[in-house]
Amino acid sequence: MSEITAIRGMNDILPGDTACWQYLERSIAAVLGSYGYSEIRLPVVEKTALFKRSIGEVTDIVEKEMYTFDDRNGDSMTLRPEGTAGCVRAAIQQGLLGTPQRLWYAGPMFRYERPQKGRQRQFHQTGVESFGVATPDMDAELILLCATLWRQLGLVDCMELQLNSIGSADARKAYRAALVEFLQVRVELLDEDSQRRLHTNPLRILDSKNAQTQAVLDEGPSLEDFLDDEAEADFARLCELLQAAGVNYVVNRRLVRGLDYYNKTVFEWVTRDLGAQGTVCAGGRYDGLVAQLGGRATPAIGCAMGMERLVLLLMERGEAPAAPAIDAYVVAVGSDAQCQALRATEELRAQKPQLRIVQHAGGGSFKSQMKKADKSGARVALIWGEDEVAARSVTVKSLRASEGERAAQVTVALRDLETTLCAALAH
RNA sequence: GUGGCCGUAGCUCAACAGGUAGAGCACCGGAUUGUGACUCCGGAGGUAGCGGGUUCAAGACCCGUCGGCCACCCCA
Repeated sequence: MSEITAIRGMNDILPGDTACWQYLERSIAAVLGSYGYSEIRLPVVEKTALFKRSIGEVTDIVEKEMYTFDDRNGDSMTLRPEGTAGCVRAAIQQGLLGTPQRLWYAGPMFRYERPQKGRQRQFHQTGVESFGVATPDMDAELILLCATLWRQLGLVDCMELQLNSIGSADARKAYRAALVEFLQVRVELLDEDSQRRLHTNPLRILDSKNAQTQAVLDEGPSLEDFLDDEAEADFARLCELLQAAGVNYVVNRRLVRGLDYYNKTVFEWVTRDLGAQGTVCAGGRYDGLVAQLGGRATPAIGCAMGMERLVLLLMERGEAPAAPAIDAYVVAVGSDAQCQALRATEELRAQKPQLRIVQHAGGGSFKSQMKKADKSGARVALIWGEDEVAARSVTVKSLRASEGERAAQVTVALRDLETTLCAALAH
């Protein structure tokens, strides 16, 4: 019988890695909290129409990357490929948009892509969305919040902030027309993928990795020249605010977004330390989306960070915390010893809940239990044997003593267990 | 969807002009009756991803298939 394995691109996150994940999640939640953002929890499955309407029908995500299926009722459902659509849907449906909202969410997203480094089919994003504020101080806040997070995680010096404004929908439409017109007479100079994109999503040609295509674009129209006055002024103000806050950035006039709903400010935090998938966090303004999904027109801006990519970065740069060590391992040989040890350990956990205490299970000789104690990585072994049971005492043995103080071991009365253990751990 | 590399014990990997597989780590047991790590001794564990083909003989060669990694693409 063949082994049942996980679905391709949907990975297990193993015990050795969860400490890093928890550290990352805690850090993010703390920073977001300090900026006054509230968590919102959203379904993993939404109606397919939500994503078609928000992300855009002709995007790669909607065309070939969504996990879409009919439920038992025959309605089309989709595992969320990103979080903004669901968050906007909830904000509208639950009537949250009467006042400005600062929200965040976290969880798995699903896209049917070919897995590679920093890219899987089930991946995790933490998203931040702000509703109801149209001015660029909000854009600055969002970016600043990210910068603070990178600083706390020790990742500032490997992150670069790329910034652009893609203007209003009208400006973009005009630019798009100009770009297509320019490129159409130079089709044969473009790489194959860009030729295809000329008909599907011409703006994406801007971030082609092909050198010759980039050379052709150098001669073409610039998005900057098509920006409406408001977008231009907002962008200038955003730059000003970022400078005032001491955030470094690079203006990249060819930075665009893969999803249709963005306008004005777009940004990406990228790193060179992750191989091809260097975008760690990306976002932008989407002032039209709420109305597009049936809500009252509400300006909004948001971004999402790729958790797997951040975890990879933390690990590669040695910023990932080690898994917490076991403090004490309880060795108990014999039936009576086990009873006494169990009781004392429970009491100890109640007194010192922050300690990580493993009670040996599975029987075995004294020697084998000691081996397990050592392998567990515990700093101290708490030993109950016949002698201890008879004397109502316990042996506290330090397992990580340095050469000079090895064999450090004391047998004390049960009532002194807590203080003796704490003293041993303080070493 | 396209391309490159890869698929041998739980893990990391060997070997050999094609002749029925090996190391290190991990695991289990022992080296004085209640003391781990270091050392020594012993043990268990693989129908070589799967399916075909070539051959007297294939883990090694060929084809297919599945899976992994990386890149393209896409994107967080």
